[in-house]
Amino acid sequence: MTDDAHGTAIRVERPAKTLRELALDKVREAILNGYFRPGDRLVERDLCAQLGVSRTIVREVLRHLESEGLVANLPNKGPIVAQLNHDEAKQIYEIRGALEGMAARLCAEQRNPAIADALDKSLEDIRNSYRDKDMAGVLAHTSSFYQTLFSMVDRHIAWGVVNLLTVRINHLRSMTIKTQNRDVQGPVQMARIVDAIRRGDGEGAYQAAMQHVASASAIAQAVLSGRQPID
Amino acid sequence: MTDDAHGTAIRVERPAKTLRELALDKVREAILNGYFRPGDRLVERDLCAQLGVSRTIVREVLRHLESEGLVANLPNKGPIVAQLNHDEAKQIYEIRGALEGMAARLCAEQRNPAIADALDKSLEDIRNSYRDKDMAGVLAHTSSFYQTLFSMVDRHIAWGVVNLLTVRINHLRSMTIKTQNRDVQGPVQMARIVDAIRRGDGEGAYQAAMQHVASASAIAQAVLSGRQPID
DNA sequence: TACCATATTATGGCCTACCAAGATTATGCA
DNA sequence: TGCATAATCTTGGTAGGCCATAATATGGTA
Repeated sequence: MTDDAHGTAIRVERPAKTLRELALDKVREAILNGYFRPGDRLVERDLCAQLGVSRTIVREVLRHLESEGLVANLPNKGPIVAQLNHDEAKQIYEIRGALEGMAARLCAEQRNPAIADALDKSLEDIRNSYRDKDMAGVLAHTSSFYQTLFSMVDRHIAWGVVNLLTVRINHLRSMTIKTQNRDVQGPVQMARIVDAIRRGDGEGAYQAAMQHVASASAIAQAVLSGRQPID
Repeated sequence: MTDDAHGTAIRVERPAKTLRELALDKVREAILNGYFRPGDRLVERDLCAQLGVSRTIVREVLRHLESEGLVANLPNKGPIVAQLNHDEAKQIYEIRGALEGMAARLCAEQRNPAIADALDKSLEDIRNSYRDKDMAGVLAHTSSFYQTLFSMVDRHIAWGVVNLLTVRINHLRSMTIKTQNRDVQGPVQMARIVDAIRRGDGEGAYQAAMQHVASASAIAQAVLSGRQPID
């Protein structure tokens, strides 16, 4: 009661994540950073030992990652780290294009200068990270750029979908941003999105966002084919 | 060995779903058909008793449904059936529009008459179901229509996303298809999609698909506001 | 030696029982 | 009546065990 009367503005953000959430993050992270490789078996009892938690937790975590698409469950064999093929990667980029394009269009139609300003800030962070060869930073700030795109027009569900799909192509992302010229081309393409938004040009923003994803997809396909992109 | 030598053509499709999958389907179905209403608490031990399975299973099922967005987990209170507000429903329809529009465009660009034929067949099923006042059939065949749209161009990931989002607005779907004139308007709009695909008109197919979802969304908003649509 | 049938092991699916901690409700006393 | 304390409910988490199946090792026989 008294608490409610005082509002919840300064409520401390409970760091009290459950053990399950902690374990989930750990395992997801382990898959994303390559500690577990695609195709690796994820033996429940081994994970219990490695994580120091009970099987209950491990099983829930595996189920969760399964629904995220990071883990596949072979019948009568058990869970393995999911493998992504060319085609699926392409489909994921395509979906991102559709949704990010949609969000970009909505941002442009909002005619709110604060949006473009916020995006510019993320873009600046990305450029700095490229300059410092901080590739983890590039990824993080790129995510932040897109999160801004979605959250500025209150599309948190679409952002959730994009985010969910993005983790599955995480390793591709880290490879595409390292390819030749991407440090220049990437930001240039993203700046086009911001420009269109600032102009209030919905269709232009849509096209620019689509094009950015399309070029990332092309690079990813090249990487997956084992050859470097022609550029 | 001998089995493999004979191929796998007649392999029996394992009905051997795990207990967990069975329970998952049961609970999901119970939520979708309204046995559990939005906001209802889902007490683990009660579910154990009702389903006749252990807490292990129930917990995994609840986690899974949580990641599907059908169940929400209140900290220190436990899981409840997720409630969908206006805005989220609108967002989901919007995403469906973007993805179904994308799929429709791809179908049109395929220039394969078989696609339009297959869609026409689903459309016929929908009309028949409407005629017989078989609303469950309408929903099923509508899903089948869209599944065709995605699977004909091998976009199973996008279909998965649409499917995932669709269960969350299931109750809205059953209400929208029952509104006045929807039995005529719905099929007419879908026929426009098929026509555009048959003509190879990608942009037209995209627009038609978007429009179909948009009108469903508008009806849903009206239903959510408590009033019937003006039509 | 080659081969087949039988243990053994590894592992997932599933269960019961238990404890701790937080929230809620009941209870009893001043 | 009002407040503090106790009982209860429920989830988070643990431990350990049972069973079924698949893969692997083992050993005996032709």
